[in-house]
Amino acid sequence: MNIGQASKASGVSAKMIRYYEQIGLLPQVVRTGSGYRAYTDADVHKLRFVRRARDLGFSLAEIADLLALWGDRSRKSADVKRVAQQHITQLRERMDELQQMVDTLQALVSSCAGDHRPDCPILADLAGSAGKSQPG
Amino acid sequence: MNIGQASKASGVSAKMIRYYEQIGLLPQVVRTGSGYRAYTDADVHKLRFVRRARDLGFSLAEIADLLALWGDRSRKSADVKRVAQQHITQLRERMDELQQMVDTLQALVSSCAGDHRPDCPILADLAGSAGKSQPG
DNA sequence: GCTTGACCTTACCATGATGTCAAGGCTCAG
DNA sequence: CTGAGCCTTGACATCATGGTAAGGTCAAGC
Repeated sequence: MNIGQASKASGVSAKMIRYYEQIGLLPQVVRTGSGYRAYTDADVHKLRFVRRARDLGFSLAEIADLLALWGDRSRKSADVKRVAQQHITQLRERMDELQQMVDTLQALVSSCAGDHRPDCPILADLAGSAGKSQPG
Repeated sequence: MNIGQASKASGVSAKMIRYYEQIGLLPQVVRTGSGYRAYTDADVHKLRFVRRARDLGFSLAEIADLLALWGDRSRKSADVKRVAQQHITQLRERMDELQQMVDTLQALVSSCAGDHRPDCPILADLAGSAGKSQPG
């Protein structure tokens, strides 16, 4: 299977497949005589694994860990669980940051008339809460 | 005021101050005879504006719009409000994506024993739900 | 005046994950 | 043999930021 087929079958772009190989996330696959990469079903399966993990927001570094665990018959499920839980924690932290931004912005938006007049508490806040509505 | 003082006073790193100037987000400031950038209080005020907007998650492109509105005496607060509301929408979309990831992961983590055994529904799901627990 | 240290300058490289584009080789069908 | 469509590598762009290197400047102390 050429890279184009592997890309379609896995949902990973050909560009990214080459990139993952280049950075060592995936092993180099065999080449045809003319230099084309040749993919097996097992390779595509691995690509799909990476794709799913990306969809869940894992970084490539985390995915490298997950791939290693996947291929380790003597792994402990506790190790996998820990990686996933740490990732959940990271996602929640990021969400909390976003929530704080939303809260602040929502309060400002609510207090802004949103009409033809220039007075705007949003800009006033960004400008430093001193109510200055011009740069200075 | 040199760039170091401006940096401390605004909370924007000197590196970023130069970068904002380079990409045209901020105008070039006057230079001393020896080439040092010289900042006024108004410049620092503007830097603080940028800093606050970054803290609220606005992109530099959005901040360019906000800066233009800030400096426009004939602006309509509706224009500012619209920018802020669009940004809130973007933040919420990002949060929803993260929430979906968390939901999926949480379900997987809950169903994972997390002990010394290798069986792990997290890996099984990443591998394609077929229950395969090895790469193939 | 000279040295020292803190500051400033520009320029380049790196990040993470992805896209785009270009120049050229391969393959297969007609 | 030719053309279309695939493949190859490589370079460059994104976005915002950090780091580092090589060199100029300034102010204080001796």
